[in-house]
Amino acid sequence: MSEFITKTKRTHYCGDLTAANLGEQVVLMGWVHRRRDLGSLVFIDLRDREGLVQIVFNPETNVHAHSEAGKLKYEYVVAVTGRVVNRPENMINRALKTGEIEVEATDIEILNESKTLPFMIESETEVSESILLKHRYLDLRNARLRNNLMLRSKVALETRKHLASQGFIEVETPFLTKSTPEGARDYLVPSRVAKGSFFALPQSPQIFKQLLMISGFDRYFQIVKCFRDEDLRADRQPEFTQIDMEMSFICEEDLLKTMERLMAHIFNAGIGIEIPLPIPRMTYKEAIDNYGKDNPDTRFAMKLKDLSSIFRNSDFRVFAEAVKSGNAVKAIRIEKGASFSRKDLDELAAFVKNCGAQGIAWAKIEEGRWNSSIAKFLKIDEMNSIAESMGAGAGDTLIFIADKPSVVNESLGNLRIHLAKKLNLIKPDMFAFTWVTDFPMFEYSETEGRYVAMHHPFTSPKIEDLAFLENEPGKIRARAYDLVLNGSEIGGGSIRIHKQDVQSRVFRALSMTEEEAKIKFGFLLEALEYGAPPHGGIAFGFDRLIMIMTGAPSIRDVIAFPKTQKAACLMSEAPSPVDESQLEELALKIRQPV
RNA sequence: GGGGUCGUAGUUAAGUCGGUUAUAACGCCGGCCUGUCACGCCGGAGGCCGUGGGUUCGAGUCCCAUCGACCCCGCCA
Repeated sequence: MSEFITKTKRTHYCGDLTAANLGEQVVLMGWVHRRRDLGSLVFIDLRDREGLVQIVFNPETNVHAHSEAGKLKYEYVVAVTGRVVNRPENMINRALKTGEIEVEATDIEILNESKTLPFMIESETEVSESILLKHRYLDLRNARLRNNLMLRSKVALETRKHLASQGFIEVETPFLTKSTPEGARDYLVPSRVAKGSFFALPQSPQIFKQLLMISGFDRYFQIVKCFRDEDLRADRQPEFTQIDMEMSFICEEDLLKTMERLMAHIFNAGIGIEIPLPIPRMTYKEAIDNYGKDNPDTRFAMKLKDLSSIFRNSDFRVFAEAVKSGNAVKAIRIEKGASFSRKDLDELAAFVKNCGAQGIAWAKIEEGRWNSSIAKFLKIDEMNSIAESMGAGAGDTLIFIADKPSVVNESLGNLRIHLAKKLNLIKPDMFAFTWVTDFPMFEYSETEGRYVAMHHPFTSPKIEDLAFLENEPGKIRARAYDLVLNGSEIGGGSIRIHKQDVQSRVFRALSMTEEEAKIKFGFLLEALEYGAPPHGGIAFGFDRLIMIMTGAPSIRDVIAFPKTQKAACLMSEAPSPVDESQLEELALKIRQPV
């Protein structure tokens, strides 16, 4: 057994040493990050979770330590004793937090060796992500990932502290729960006891937190894993974490205010950013009209403009007829976009085609004329009124899309984001929050041939819209709200239905029979009949919040052990086949995939 | 399900028009070096060119299929 571990004990973390420790005897434990062996003088950068410090092994200080240091290789685990000394003036390393000092080693023990690594820790060259993921425990030695996870821990702690101070109670809800076919695809867990029946992992603790309100807990929160078996994206994992909350006896205003204070607290405590309150709000309609999306990125302008009324009576028959048949023509202005080549414009057209649009029309505004695919169809005063409503001048380029309104908004909204990235319009270190309110209650699903809940079926309709419930469900606005940060939906919630009769009417509007509703949500409907208080809540995507706070480009950078785009773990090789005996116990049989 | 980018020593890349022994840097192994900090210098080893098939006298290079990583659309109440 190592004397270092049993008797000597670590005195400091490497990264915490400063000039304030000068002259102190210290004991450090960590990994050999870099070594510079000059023969009779050996330097190593010793690393632990707090950072790096340079250790110098000089035979004149200690012969044994120096000869041991000669054996060191990358990522060996060592314990070192030594004295904190000043570096010679011209040897100070400003790039290193501990760069003013170094530790003169008097003893060292190699606690463990390391094989040659598949990649260097904090390598200068970018290693392919599949290799990093296969050895995730090594990639996590990288300061960038370590710092992300340390901030994640800090923000979780600050969330708990703040919510506790506001009277929220943390309650755990089940992971093995009931499948609800509304919403995302469920992850299923077979029951051994009830063969042929399945649990589902929760997409969110939605119903349970409402039941806790009915139980009288008044204010609930939980930092909790949720599971959705849908395709992945840079900001989507099959299992992810929410800050989930619910409050009783409140209206929208109370909830939004409470949440703004939470956001302000965690941004301040986490990364020292002051968020100006109140957070601005816009309605769903305003978001779609101006940004084409319900998660508008308000860090830059380039708003969508509706030009349908100008094109309605123009000689440009393609657009005029589109408008007359109920389609829309909208455009965005690329400031100083005149430098766009034909190839650039073709690339934009390919981009919008991938979003479902037919293509684009474009116009480069030049002094006194338009260089444009559509100029020959337009009168001078039409061009002028387009330029005027777009705020366009010489040197700008306009991009037009004509299609069904939903396609125009989606494709142009996505193009807006695409262009902002391409043109570097987004300033780093900006945090643009927006509440989006007044969502539609329902949207019509072509694939299902019925209305589906836009938020979820427990969302309360606006009282003044209730009359439309049976005949014009598409008109109803919900008491729902999303919090959007930098174009990312980081949270969403609603005031819930707390009256059983309203809940039943909403289920009917979703083409759910009384029988079906009872089978799927009977326990909630029944609970609503025993004194359910008015209540509402919200859930924040914790991973996405940390992504934005750390500036991480991928959600994988803020999760310790993430999954690939095919929802696999390259390290553990999950998912994997199981023994026949395990299947038998569950009365399951695998049908060979075609 | 659809669109796109990529896959060559342990790692990152180069590899011309299909033609001799597949090249470099970092890492690895051996040696030298008392102020380095991506230390430096000298020498060496290291390859199923993702996998399978095809075209060809000849394939890292051309064709087809397939697997994997990433980005986007659909999907994600």
